[in-house]
Amino acid sequence: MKRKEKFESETGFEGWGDYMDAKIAKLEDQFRHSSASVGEKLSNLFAGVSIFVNGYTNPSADELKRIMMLHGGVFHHYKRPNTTYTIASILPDVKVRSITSEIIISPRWVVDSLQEGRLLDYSRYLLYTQHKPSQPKLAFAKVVPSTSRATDVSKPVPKSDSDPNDISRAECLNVLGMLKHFSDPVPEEPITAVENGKHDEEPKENNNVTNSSEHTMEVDCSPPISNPKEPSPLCSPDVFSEDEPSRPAKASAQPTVQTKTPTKSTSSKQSLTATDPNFLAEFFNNSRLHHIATLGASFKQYVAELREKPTSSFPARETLVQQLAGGRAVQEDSETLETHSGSNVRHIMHIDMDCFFVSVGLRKHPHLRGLPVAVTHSRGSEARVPSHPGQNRALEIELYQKRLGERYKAPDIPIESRLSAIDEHNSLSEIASCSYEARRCGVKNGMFVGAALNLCPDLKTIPYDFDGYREVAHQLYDTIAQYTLDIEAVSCDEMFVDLTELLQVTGVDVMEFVSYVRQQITTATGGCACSAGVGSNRLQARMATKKAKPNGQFRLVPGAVEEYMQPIPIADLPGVGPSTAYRLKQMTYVTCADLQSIPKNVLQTEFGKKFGETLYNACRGVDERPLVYDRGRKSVSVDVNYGIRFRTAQEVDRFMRQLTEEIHRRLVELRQRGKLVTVKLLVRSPGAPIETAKFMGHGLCDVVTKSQPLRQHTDDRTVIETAVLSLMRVMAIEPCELRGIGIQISKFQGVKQAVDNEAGNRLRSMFQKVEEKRKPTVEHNETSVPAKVETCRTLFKQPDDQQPCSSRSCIGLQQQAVPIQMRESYATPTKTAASWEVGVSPKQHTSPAATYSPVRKRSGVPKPATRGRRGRPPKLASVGGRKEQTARAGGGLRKFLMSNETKSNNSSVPDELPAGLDLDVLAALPEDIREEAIRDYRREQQLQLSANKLFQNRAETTPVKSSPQLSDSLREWKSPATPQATIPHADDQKIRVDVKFLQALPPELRVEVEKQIELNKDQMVVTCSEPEIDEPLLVSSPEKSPVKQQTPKKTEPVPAATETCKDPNILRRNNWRELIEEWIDSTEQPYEYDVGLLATNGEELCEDESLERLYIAIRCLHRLVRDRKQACGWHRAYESVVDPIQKRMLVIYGNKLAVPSKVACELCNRVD
DNA sequence: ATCCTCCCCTAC
DNA sequence: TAAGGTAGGGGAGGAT
Ligand SMILES: Nc1ccn([C@H]2C[C@H](O)[C@@H](COP(=O)(O)OP(=O)(O)OP(=O)(O)O)O2)c(=O)n1
Ligand SMILES: [Mg+2]
Ligand SMILES: [Mg+2]
Repeated sequence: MKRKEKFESETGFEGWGDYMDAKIAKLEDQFRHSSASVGEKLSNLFAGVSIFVNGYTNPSADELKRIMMLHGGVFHHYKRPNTTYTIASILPDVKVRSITSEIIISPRWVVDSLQEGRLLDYSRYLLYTQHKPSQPKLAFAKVVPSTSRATDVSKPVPKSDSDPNDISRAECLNVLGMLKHFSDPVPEEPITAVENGKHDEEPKENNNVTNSSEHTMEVDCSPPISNPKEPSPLCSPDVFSEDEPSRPAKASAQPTVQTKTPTKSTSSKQSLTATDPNFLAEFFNNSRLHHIATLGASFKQYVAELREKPTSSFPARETLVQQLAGGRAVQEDSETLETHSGSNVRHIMHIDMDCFFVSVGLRKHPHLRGLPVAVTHSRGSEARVPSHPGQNRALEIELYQKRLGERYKAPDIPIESRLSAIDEHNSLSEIASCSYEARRCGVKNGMFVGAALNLCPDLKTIPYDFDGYREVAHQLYDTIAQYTLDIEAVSCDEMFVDLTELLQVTGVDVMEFVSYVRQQITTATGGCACSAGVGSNRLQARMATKKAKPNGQFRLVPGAVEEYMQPIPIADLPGVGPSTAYRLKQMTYVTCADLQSIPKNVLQTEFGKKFGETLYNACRGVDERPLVYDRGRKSVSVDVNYGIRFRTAQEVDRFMRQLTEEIHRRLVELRQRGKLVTVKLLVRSPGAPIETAKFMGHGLCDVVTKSQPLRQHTDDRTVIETAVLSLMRVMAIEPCELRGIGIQISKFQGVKQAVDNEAGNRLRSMFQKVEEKRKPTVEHNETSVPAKVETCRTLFKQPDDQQPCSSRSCIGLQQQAVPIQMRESYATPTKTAASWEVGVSPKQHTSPAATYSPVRKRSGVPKPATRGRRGRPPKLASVGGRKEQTARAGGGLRKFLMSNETKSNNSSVPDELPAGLDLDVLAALPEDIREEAIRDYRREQQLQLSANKLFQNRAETTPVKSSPQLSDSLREWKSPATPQATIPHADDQKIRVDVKFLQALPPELRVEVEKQIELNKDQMVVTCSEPEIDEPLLVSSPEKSPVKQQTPKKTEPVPAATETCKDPNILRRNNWRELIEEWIDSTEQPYEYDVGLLATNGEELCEDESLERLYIAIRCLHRLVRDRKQACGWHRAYESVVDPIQKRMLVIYGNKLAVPSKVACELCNRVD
């Protein structure tokens, strides 16, 4: 069914895995767009058919919904008894077991039927065969209520560990998640204390929902009596629309209610790693973080849509007034007076579900109420899990600790006690949410099951219920939305609500409303408790909620705020995470009172202008930020940092395409176009175990990001894909070292970036002062260069814990025994990293593009500042950088001109040195080392992409045409890593375009070229120069190409200075040197057009009087070309470049540049 | 002063 | 075994 029909265009897009053909995607787009405008129907194809989409699918639920709507079908937001088909990619096998009547089919059925124009037999699309005996095992017991091993660690475990020094870090740094749950700087208040204090300042709580017990609404049955459902404005056209008046929702009501365990695939075995075609779908279906992120985003959108509706009346308010304000229609008491008196004091409510996942889960596991419960993938309460081979938890933890210590300059950060689960049989599955009973033992959200069981051996686990979360969240939002739409969605279980208008209009008392609405929520959700806080700004509201939990409410009265804040631990402030808390703690600041005593400018000096001010305000309960009801999106991204295990570049490539497809889908769904593509990779840290402690996790990683600006905003999948693939090529990470991959698209059309308004945002000088104090080893004085070199050398040979070093390299350094090999293990086999690191001055990192290389200069550089400060880790700025030097040298133009017999190339011409080398450092080095350093540096400068820039440039001036001339150039101009030969093809009448070439093109240009080729496909054909494939490929199906992203390169490519690709004159770009180097390295023989282009660019510099740059560039060119012995084509090219430039020089200045007019080469002469 | 890139931090 | 996503705020430091 991959015949393309009805919709013209491309050919040969083959699907891979379960993924949709690109062609079909396009088709989808059309529907999407056409439907966007009106709800008109295109056909009745799906008349009588209703579908429910379960979990992640491709096409997405949203797309399927549109298709159904446009073609006469019905989309069910929740599964109903009369739902015709359930659509899923991955099937929870619990379902298979429990549902007999349900027909579960692949989303492809919809797409294919649409294509065929008729309803296809669904039997071929069944995700499972009902009667297959082998199928889904009923094996595991449902909830595993069971037998906890109460025996072993018997301790009830009193409160959490109280290692005040614990700190934690998120992300990849957080190897075992150990420090994720850093302890509070101040002992937590016993939860029990909260219970009756809940309504402290709100004695008049006449609310129905008392805070006293969580069991209050545990009546998990009996459908909501006064279900607030169906508020008028609630039917959104889009995501949530769907009538759906009745909500079964009762676990008891649906006997078969699947425990909806999003686990395990069905038809086939599980997808363990990203190489599995079904991995992405399966991963997303099981990823709680994916679900909450996605859900959160959709509720933000939901609110925005509700607000956009013209008709926003709130009939429910009348009932509210009747029930609450019955006695006092007119409010006169002082409380409400402040509301009425037009003072600008607002009533902000923050409301958040209590242990959300648990509350939802308990609806189906009512017997566990009142017990310590956690939601996790880990089945069974047994602590022991099989230990997979190769993991080394102790090592991972040790490395992690080391890194933390380096980052925070605190060698002795203790291991978090709670993390003690070093035992390789302790489960590292994360707890998404735990009940308050469990929290009493010290268990926290995000903690590992193993660690939690240590704290709370009786902990019961229940599985995820992602459908339930969506459902309950929906009920939460709908309930609130009955009363006001002044809602800022925070996440699926949480929002801010500005009650000011509501209270004003209804005259209802704040806290009465809060209890009323909380009760409604609890009822509507079938017994899920929530807590709410009220204050005059969002911060206060949040703090009040914290106080109110669980199942309570609290109001922070304006007058008492500052005082109220004082005993609050700083770490409890929103925006203060583990890193900030740790740093403050190191400064002896723990409570808000402590913080209140610090002058604002001190905080700003230490934490940055903005964040310093935020802290200053926050500890006083001050928060100026208004609620934002609809903040537009600024970026989209897709990340997978789990299950990433590749062996070959092809596998990587393939996965990247899947990710690209996914992000493209999301981008289109947003109806946005982006201008910046960023790829983020997690790379196994040197020394970290290959097998991570967490099964299929990412372990200790280094992060590499690189972005590619596009020339214009795009939502074109091929453009994105090309950018992504080229970024991958540039980063050139060994496939087997990858542990995580992410793609982000940003710089949306019409979205302006935030701009620093005030000057003086930079506090650099202050920081530098601080930092200088902190690192006595580092010299900032040029005169100390030799000493510096010595220091570096010593550092490398004999690592010293005292030595500052960058976190990235530290591990490498510590692995003293095998430092070089370790580091070379990436992509720099021959590199003598040592000499580099020895010889290079820190300040060298001129290239902002210098992104990642474990061996890179950045690595060996003594590390400057303490990490933990936000922002990029400061580089060491050695005084008198290259920039100044060249600037100085450029003082007099005359010096570049031909005197009479100049042209001595031999003198140590500083100008020939690559930018970024510290001349003084080099000068201080022995000759051989210097050579080596320069060579290494140059090698790093070899940029895969850069040569493309030459083309990009051309595209601006010369639209691509399918002329023979062009094709010649295409053939000639090889992508860097491409082997020489072009494979001959049967169809040799046609002009051949190597796929590799296409891939190397900048995205927009590539698309242009492809279009042209497509238009002229009679004369042109795309070929692939890879040995294993020699059949012609159709132009429009680059995806089909099995071409590797690149042959493993010897040299370590330096990330392109892709950021500077605007100037059409490449010589004016910052990365001109890289461009030229790459260009020269990329091929045996330059393309004439490029030569001419360069000459023209050079002439332009003449006219601009940019003689300094021109001079350096030509010397550089000469050197590079000269080094390409035998490559006489290049030698001649040099002449072709220099000659016209010199002519122009004579015309303009009456003199020539002091550069060689040709390359001395015997071979050239002979050939001549 | 402003932009850009890469990075860090936080939240759910 | 395990499912470590996603978006936004913001800082450092280089280029212009
Ligand atoms: N590390 C985390 C934190 C949260 N969540 C999910 C599960 C939570 O139930 C939900 C909401 O997060 P909250 O911070 O609101 O935490 P809870 O609702 O679980 O508890 P609380 O009562 O403190 O709000 O997000 C998660 O998966 N992993
Ligand atoms: Mg919550
Ligand atoms: Mg929450």
